[in-house]
This record gives sequence, structure tokens and C-alpha cells, in this order.
Amino acid sequence: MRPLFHPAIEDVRPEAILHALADPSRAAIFAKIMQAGCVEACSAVSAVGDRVIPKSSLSNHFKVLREAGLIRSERHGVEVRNHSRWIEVEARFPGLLAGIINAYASDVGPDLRAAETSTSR
Amino acid sequence: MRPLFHPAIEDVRPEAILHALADPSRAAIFAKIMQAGCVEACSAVSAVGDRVIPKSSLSNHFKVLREAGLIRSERHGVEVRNHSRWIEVEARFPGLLAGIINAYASDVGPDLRAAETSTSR
DNA sequence: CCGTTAGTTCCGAAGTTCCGAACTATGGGT
DNA sequence: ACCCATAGTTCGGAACTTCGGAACTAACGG
Repeated sequence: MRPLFHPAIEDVRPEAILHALADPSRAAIFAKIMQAGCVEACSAVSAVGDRVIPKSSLSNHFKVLREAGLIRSERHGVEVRNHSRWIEVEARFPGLLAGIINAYASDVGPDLRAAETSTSR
Repeated sequence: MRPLFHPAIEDVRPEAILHALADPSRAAIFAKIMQAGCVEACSAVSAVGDRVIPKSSLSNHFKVLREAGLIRSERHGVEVRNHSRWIEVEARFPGLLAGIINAYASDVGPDLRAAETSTSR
């Protein structure tokens, strides 16, 4: 098993961050890692919304987030702990993550409201 | 030729914006449209940096930006004028575009200084 | 040393992107 | 009215990416 690769913060590219967070599942995973005190085992995120994510896809999502420089992953025995790199990324690209996370947060609200109120569609 | 489709601002999704701007060429095109007084003919963006973009790819880039809700395109005779929808998008997702554009702007500087000669992705 | 749990790798199917070539639409010149 | 030039779009195939099931590896507990 290869050691987990993490880019140095100065090698982190905006397009990689946008690409990583352009997937709603990954954005949700990243948001969850931040909320949950910046630590989370991969398997704690077995589903996003009502959708179950297969292990292999999950593994890949974490890899994309890691290689984009958004999270730091450490093996602890049999499991992997993921920390958000928010502080570093914020220092390098101020306002970027806040803007993205807020955008998703303010989008989910209206969407859920609309979907729930229009039961007969 | 089909009329150009523009999503209503409330139908604009964060993932579409991130996906559109996750491509550095598109981000550069969008930044240019905003700088240039919010109006620009497609062909005025024939190249990004030192890279020439084929017409068909350009057409597709503008389509992606338009359908993400980032620009508004109007046919004026033989050409198409593109306006940024910054104000609308800013109202819906405050800070999102500023964060992204700043991230690219602050990335190009270091990149040009250090790695423009040997960057490979 | 075997079983279990957590994650990774492999690989084929499905989807997306890129770009050259052919096409359409508009306006100007004669 | 016609043709030509210019500006964009559409088509289609090759190259690339993503998804997910099955097989694999790694660490720990009995």
C-alpha cells in the first residue's frame, strides 16, 4: 500500500480544488469533515444524502480531495483519519472555501424546501 | 440555430459553477469578460495565455459558462456578445465568484514566476 | 493463524471532453 | 438578388475520466 501523498500547500492549484468540490458528494464529504472537528474515518461517510456510495468510489473521492490539497489523511491502524486543511488553504486562497461551502449550504436549503412542498410532481 | 438557453438565477447550481470554472481556460475567459466591461465577442478570446483554442472548443466553453449561469449571451448580427452575470450570481452565492477569481489571480503570479517553464499536469 | 474490518487496486462499461471538418446564419459588397 | 466573408454551431470519433463490482492487502482481535 503506497504511502498517502499530500501536496505542499504552495503546490495546491485552484483548478484542482474546484474540480474536487464540483462533485456534490465530495463537497458534502468535505463539509462533513470540517464540521466533525476535522477528523473522520472514511467509513463514517458511507452515504451522502440518501445515496449509498460504494467503497471504491469513496476511496477515490478521498483521494481526489487529498490530492487537491483539501484534506490530510493519516493511517491509524486499520482506519484512516481525515483532517481538513482549511487553515492552510484559507491562507493561500482567502475566501475560496467559505464561498464554495456557503454556496452549497444556501443551495441545499431552497432545493429541499422546493422538493418537499411540491409533493405531486 | 437554437436560441441560446440561460438558466434562471434560482436554477443555477453551485456544482455547475465550480465545474465551469474548474477549467483554467474557462476561468480565464470568464475573468476576461468581467474585466472587459462585461461585453465581449466570442472571437475576441481566440487564445488563453500562449495557447490557441480551436473555434469548436471555444464555442463549447461559452456554452458551459452560459448554462452554468455565469454569462448571458446575445446574438448581435453575426456575433455574440457575452455579459457576465456576476451581480445575479453574487446575490445568490455571496463571495463565491470573488473567491474563485482571486484564487486564480493569486495563483498565476507565483506560477509564472516559478514554474511556467516546467509545469506539467 | 484465522476471521473481520477498513481501505485500495484493478479493470471494463459508461460518460465526458477535445478538436477538425462540415455546416448554418448574418451582413456587406457589387 | 446574389455571392462571399465572417462568426458560431453541430457532428463525430479518438482520447480521457469516472463509476463501481470483485479481488486484493493491511492491521488488529481472539
